[in-house]
Amino acid sequence: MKRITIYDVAKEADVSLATVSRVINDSNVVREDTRQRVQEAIEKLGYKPNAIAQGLALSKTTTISIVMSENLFAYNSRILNGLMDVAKIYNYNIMFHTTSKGISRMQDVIESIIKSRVDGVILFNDNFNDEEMEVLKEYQIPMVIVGARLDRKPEGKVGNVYVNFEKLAYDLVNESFDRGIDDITLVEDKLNLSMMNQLRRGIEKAYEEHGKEFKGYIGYDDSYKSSYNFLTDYYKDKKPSRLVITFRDSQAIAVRNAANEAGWKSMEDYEVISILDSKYLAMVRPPINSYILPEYDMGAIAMRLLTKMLVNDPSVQEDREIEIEYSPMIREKDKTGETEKVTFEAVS
Amino acid sequence: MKRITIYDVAKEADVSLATVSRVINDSNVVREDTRQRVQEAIEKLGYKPNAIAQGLALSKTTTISIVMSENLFAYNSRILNGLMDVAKIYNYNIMFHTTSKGISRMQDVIESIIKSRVDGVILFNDNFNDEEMEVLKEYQIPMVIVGARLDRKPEGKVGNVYVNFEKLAYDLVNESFDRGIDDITLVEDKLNLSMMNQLRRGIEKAYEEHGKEFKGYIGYDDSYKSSYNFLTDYYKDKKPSRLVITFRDSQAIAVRNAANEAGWKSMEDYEVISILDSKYLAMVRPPINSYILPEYDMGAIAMRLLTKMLVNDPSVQEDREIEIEYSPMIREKDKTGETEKVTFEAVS
DNA sequence: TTGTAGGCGTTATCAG
DNA sequence: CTGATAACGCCTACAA
Repeated sequence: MKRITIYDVAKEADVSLATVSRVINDSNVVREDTRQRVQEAIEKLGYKPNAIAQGLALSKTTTISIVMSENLFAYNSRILNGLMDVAKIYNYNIMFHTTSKGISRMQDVIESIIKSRVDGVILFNDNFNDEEMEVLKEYQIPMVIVGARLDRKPEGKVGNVYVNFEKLAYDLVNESFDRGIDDITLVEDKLNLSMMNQLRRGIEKAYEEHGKEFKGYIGYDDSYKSSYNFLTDYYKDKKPSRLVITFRDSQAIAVRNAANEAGWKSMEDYEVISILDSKYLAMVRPPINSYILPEYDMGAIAMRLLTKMLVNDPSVQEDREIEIEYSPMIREKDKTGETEKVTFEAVS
Repeated sequence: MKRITIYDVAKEADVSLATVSRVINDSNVVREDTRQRVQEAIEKLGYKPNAIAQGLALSKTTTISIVMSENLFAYNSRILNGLMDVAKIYNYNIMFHTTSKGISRMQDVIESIIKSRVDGVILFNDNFNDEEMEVLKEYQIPMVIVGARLDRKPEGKVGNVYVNFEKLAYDLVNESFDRGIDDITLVEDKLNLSMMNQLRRGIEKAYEEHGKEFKGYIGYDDSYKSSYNFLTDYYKDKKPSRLVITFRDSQAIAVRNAANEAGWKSMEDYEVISILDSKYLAMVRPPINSYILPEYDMGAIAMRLLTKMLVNDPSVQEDREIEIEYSPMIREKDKTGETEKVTFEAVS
């Protein structure tokens, strides 16, 4: 079956291809009756414009690349939803790239992004190094980094939509100090190194300002199982820190379960908080506190920013760095051990 | 900055563009020294072939569309990983589409798929109706449906990689009957209707064969919170079914928590099983049984099948329907109430 | 082994 | 308002 082209439509409607092109693109210089005729021909033949050819003619693909780490997939679904919805609104197609250690190095991803001639790029977190970003910048391709804050102020066609993890951690530690807690542990997360670093900086800063040194950075293997096993052993004869901070839900749950089963009492002996929220934190007993990040909005805002950059919206000259607000999600309040049932309504 | 083209390279290397094209495409009819020269020119200029132009010239985009429901995003991450990895191996780009009730109707997605002239499509589950599939088939675009089994045998350029949920449910119920259990509830999952239907068919078939009628299909709102609230109330003065089957982890956990807190004893009073596995099932107390579906493999197999279809591999003439094996994940074995710590190693 | 020229399907510029 | 025609960047017979 031969793919039907603009020529076929032109012949069918007895006009030139230029006219067909005009009605496709809503050019308003077409007389109403000929537009009708063309429309009918289009319907009749089932013609769909070839986006590839359009892309070539316009040097514009109306496609945006999203690149994220394969591991973080499940965790970023809400951000992705925000990105996709806004992309849809502005009629952009999405090219999806994942990076992982073995099979798809960042290098290859960049290569294919450039070849694809996408109009813009959304880069997740910053699981990439500066050089890689440079390559993209060389090719003048607008991009926005979403997740963590860039260390350096973005220049050129680069935007940044982020959560200020450093401030978050800094505030959290200060509040803890106010409550008389200074025995704090931060659990390493190898999947989110740059966010980790920012948390750490915030914590260390707070400690320093109190004339203390932070030494509670611990790491172990990254799966729930090994974390849990490690901690189960560890808590057997060692009390947990008064406050344990983790990045992801499963890490927090590992702490909760291990400490619980070793006989330590939540709130009384220790507290655990996960930076990222998830519905599962409400399902453990006792439930676990966290921060609510408006992830969907983050995605939506990031994509919106990119679309603005793509049309050279003047307003983005100044606002290429957007900080996203967060709020604490308290599920367990005091030492009574009483648990709220569930307070966070998540898309299930 | 002018994008550099094949012409620029040709001039730089002092050959014709045809020759450049040949070295790009590894045509082996190029003399070694000229190939060298061309390569150097390419490096020097930082030339990257324009995939759009290639696509136009070849009527082939080396791009595959993946379409899935926005809601199912977080649940399908492992399948997606399998899809992505294999796509990468065969050098296909991925166009990503999500469907949701409001913003992106299936209709629009199909439209953009056709316009994009992708080489093939991966369709998740079957949250789409037959008509929609017909449209895609009309345009002769090869596709494979992954997730549930198609009701009708695929014809034309359609493949199907699936888990036989009907059989799974049928077997599960029969085993339960063998163990003397016939009071079974299946919890509705609105996000996975077709899988639900298949589970239901399997259960009903088993009941029928035992001369009984299955009446345990219950549904309530879809979030964890509302499920939990509903069940908490429900179990206050009503015993859970002897066996409660849910599709997703959060539904199972809602049952577990609500029943637990209402004082019902796991294994002794009731059992709950989630069809889909997730690491979170190991984190609840007592942990929850499930089935392990090799999700990554499912994705990988599906993508591999599609790539074969795209090159008209003769072997796919027969094997366009691939059934994926599953295996039970037992985390709680008997009535002692003792829980295995964790038995499933998930990517954390 | 290399170069020439036509074609892939659209858009945009200029005449008419 | 409509119709030629030259791009857009690359591939591939066909010639040389």
